[in-house]
Amino acid sequence: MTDTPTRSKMETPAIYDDLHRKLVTAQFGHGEKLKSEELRQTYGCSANTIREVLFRLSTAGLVAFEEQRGFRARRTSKERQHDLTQFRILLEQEGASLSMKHGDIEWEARLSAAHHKISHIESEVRRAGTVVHVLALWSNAEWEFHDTLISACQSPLLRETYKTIYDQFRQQLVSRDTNYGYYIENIEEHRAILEAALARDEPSCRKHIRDHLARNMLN
Amino acid sequence: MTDTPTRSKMETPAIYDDLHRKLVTAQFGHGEKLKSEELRQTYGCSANTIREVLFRLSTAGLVAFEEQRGFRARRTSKERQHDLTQFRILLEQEGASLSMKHGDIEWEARLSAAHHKISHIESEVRRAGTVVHVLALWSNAEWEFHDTLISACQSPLLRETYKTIYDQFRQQLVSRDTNYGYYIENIEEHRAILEAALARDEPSCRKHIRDHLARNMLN
DNA sequence: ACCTGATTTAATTTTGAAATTATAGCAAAA
DNA sequence: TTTTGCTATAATTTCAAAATTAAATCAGGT
Repeated sequence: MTDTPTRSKMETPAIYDDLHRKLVTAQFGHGEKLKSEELRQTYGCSANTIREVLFRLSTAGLVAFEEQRGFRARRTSKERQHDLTQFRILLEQEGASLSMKHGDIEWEARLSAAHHKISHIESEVRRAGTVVHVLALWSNAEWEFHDTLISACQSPLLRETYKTIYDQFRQQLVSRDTNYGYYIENIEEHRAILEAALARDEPSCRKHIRDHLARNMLN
Repeated sequence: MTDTPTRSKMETPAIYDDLHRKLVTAQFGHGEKLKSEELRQTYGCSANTIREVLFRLSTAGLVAFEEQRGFRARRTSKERQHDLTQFRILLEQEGASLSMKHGDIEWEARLSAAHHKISHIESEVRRAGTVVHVLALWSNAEWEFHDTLISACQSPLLRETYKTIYDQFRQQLVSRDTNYGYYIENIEEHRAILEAALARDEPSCRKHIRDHLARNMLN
């Protein structure tokens, strides 16, 4: 763990959100032990509250739980990265296809807006040559774009599942934070997805989604 | 809740399994309140242990949780049934396709065996004109068949997600228990899926999976 | 030196009760 | 009769400590 936050008392949902944020931004090392006692002191609550939060995070796939042996930040592996990528491709392709089928002009507008934002941030990254100073902004905007893409699919299950996969995916990608070349390539890919989606060109959209997501496994 | 089980003390995993079983076999009514106090007495443990188990079941999608308002057996609805069905079709089609791609002779053998079992039980149902006396057997065999079908997909994520969806799907299907016509139609459909899978005929397998699962929404 | 087993230490898990919050019942006013 | 507010009841949620279990330390033997 990197920084110790406020020592003030927090409600259970706030603790969940804070730990969730720390996990997907990899402020815990892969496989790092998450001790009840430490977290209890950090958040100023009882061990039981921490336990409950960690349980929820474990079913969200960000934390590994072993009986009588506590909680750890989820470990990464080549196999798991591959699995997450392939599954994310499946869900995003299906979600985008359904959105293209059901989405109205409102959906198109929201998608354009989301693309405008992420595109603007990525242009800044290209100019600055680094992403660190806008990483949190970029991270939110990237999520917004992909979530908006599938937001008209009319399947709550698909959308919820996609979010859990997306979060686990993010958790693996920390080492990429300073490699701004990664973000630069996103600019073209996001535009390709946007244009295919607006044109309701399903095969093209599927292809660009696959290309965009699969590139994450190349190193 | 229908029957009160043993009053003896149970370990947390045993409580989870028992409640899971009761939920997917709909021994709780849809939307029925799950009171900590009652369950605590039933299983001879503290309210906190019950809380922990219900939390796990809520992230498995079988129980609905509302802050400050406790737990309920998940409600059903036409929309949710449709969503579950469509999502299950997506996952099972993808899982079967991948299994056909990666599966070896061992997978074929396991699939044949699983089909033999479910087929045998469904023949019995046809002869007897009712399913109630073998419902538990049938339920396990049906799961075995579908799980084996996707078992060679080489994606733990896909397989785990499929299980959670399958369980939620089961939870909705209780009223069907005495309608044995439903089970009779399964015989042909399971065979069609088996044969397409063994022939590695992906389009045909996808079609039969869709037909088999979609039929559940017709009433 | 290395393995084995007992003891100490540190962690997780369960408990029972206190604190908090929602729900139901009831009375008074519109 | 309906609504509003208060009270009593019942439920959920949090807590601190006890009980349980795993991990680490150390001593004795091979």
